[in-house]
Amino acid sequence: MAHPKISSEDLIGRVADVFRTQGYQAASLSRISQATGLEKASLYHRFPGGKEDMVAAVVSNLNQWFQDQVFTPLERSGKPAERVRFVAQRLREFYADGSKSCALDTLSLPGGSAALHEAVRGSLAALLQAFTGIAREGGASGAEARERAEQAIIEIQGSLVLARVLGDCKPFHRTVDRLPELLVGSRSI
Amino acid sequence: MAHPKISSEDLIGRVADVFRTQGYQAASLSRISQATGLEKASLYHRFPGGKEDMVAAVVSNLNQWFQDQVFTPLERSGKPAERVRFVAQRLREFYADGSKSCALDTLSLPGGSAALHEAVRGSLAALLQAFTGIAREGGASGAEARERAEQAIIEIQGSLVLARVLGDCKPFHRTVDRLPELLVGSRSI
DNA sequence: GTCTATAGCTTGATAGAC
DNA sequence: GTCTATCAAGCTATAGAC
Repeated sequence: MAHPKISSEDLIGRVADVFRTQGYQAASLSRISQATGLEKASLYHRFPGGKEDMVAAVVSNLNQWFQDQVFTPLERSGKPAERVRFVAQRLREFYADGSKSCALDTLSLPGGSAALHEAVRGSLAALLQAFTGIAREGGASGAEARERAEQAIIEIQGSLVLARVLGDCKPFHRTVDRLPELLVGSRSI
Repeated sequence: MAHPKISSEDLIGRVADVFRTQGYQAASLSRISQATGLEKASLYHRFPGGKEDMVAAVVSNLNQWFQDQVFTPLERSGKPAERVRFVAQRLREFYADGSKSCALDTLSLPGGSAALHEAVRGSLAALLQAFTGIAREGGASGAEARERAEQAIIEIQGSLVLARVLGDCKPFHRTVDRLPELLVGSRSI
């Protein structure tokens, strides 16, 4: 990689933005070229496998983000509620206060390869497992912990859809604020 | 309309299925042609304005469904909880037990015209208003009624996203079952 | 009302110069 | 590592026969 026009980090971020916003099918190479400042042939130099290669890198990058900002923090020591508060803040930043769609949502639409959809499924399953773990640590039984984790993901994804359609991010803020109570709180859900 | 190969009702339903599943951009005329059994030129005879015309008809049809199966039933007489139970059952059928994506979600992705996105926004806003109305009838104050309505839509949309990604419809079933409690129940949310 | 045929553009992808 | 140029295939849309 001698003198790249754009760093690998910047590149993957800009590519990810296009896929996250548009979904796989509508994320055309022209759009990606425009977003990155690289011509199509240059994109093929960075991602020899074309679109499938690009989206695989995007999902891999997203998995790394979840690992660093969600999974690892949730496994640290300290009060479970405090760990969830930390993660909730990371998620708030990640989704830009609710104004950004979730890539796991948009990339789950038809259009990509089976491998892509399996990867997306795996990413959300990992998040579900991490949420289930912290809910169990917070005192919930196995079944209720799983249910709280599902509920947390439902409310995050649902409030992001609501924000995208209505342009109103307040429900997302409420969801994020209530995340600690939902996952490790004592009230019944 | 002399001897149409497919009835207007069937046609709009099949076109709607393609848009709902794929989103606007990925819903190509080839796919719609395949789904309806009509050649592209025939589709232009039925929808002179092309794709934009088709998706407008789909949203209009969806609005009519909401009017008949949700808004009107919610305004009938009887116990609010019973009306919500009726509507919850209609929604369960509409989304095929959670296995179908919501068109208001998929059509809110970028790609369509500004008119389309405004129409989609209006449809969800109408649903929000109807839910707010029944929540208020159930005894919630103005602000809490609105919050309950938002929460109901969040949970429906979120559980549908979860179902699409993970292929697990049980969270959607739980959401639908809890809809009466969420909208007109007495417990705090 | 439906069809075949086609126009003009965009897509994903490749070849080869610098 | 990036570029211009190009290809075949797909796209939306239209013309015109039946």
